[in-house]
Amino acid sequence: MNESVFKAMSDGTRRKIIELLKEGPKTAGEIVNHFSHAQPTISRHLNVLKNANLVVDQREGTYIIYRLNTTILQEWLAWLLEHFGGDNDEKE
Amino acid sequence: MNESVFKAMSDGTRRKIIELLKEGPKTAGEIVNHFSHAQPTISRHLNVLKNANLVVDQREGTYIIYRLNTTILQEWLAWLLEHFGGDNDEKE
DNA sequence: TTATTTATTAGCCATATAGCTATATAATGA
DNA sequence: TCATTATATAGCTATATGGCTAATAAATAA
Repeated sequence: MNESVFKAMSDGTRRKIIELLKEGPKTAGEIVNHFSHAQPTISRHLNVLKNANLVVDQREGTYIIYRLNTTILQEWLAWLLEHFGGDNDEKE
Repeated sequence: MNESVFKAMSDGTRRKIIELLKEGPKTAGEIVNHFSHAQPTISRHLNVLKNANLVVDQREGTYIIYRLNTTILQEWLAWLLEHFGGDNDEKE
């Protein structure tokens, strides 16, 4: 599993963005409106998520639409469960 | 879910330590031996994990034994599944 | 072409992180 | 008490992060 996914998911604002995008695709502006941060700040968070391949973007006229890459998110969760979940076979 | 857990889990060395401790408790020295980092470097990673309450330590003579706090780890995984797992109800 | 809207990029700052070496502490044994 | 072993802490450096404002780009409409 790519390190960039862990880094991307370690920030609260970005996790919130992921949760928003779980509802469905949104424009950059719509995402910005959910936060009290400056617009470029959110833009950069979106870029971090894009570099981790957790979201994809697509221009639609003047808008840029972001949508979740559910595949990566689910693969990440599966990786976590495989490595940290399950039996917890403690000795002593 | 505490932000410190996400930060703690976002580092590869610390995830490796967690995986080691899944096998069972280990002394700080045993943990150090699994890495090519300097001893104080690992000591500090252990401290980050301790602050996130992902591990607990216990002195045993000259040794300090670290063990996984499985509760926090499992709660973290449950939180992730609750927020990011499941249906992925995409619209359009 | 010019203005407007949407969004990114550049550039700055303050703080956090992860590595290191050197030093300190804690327990034990001679 | 002194030496040894195990581990933590202090203090440093370089890089990364996350916030901001100002400037740039891209699309559209007048």
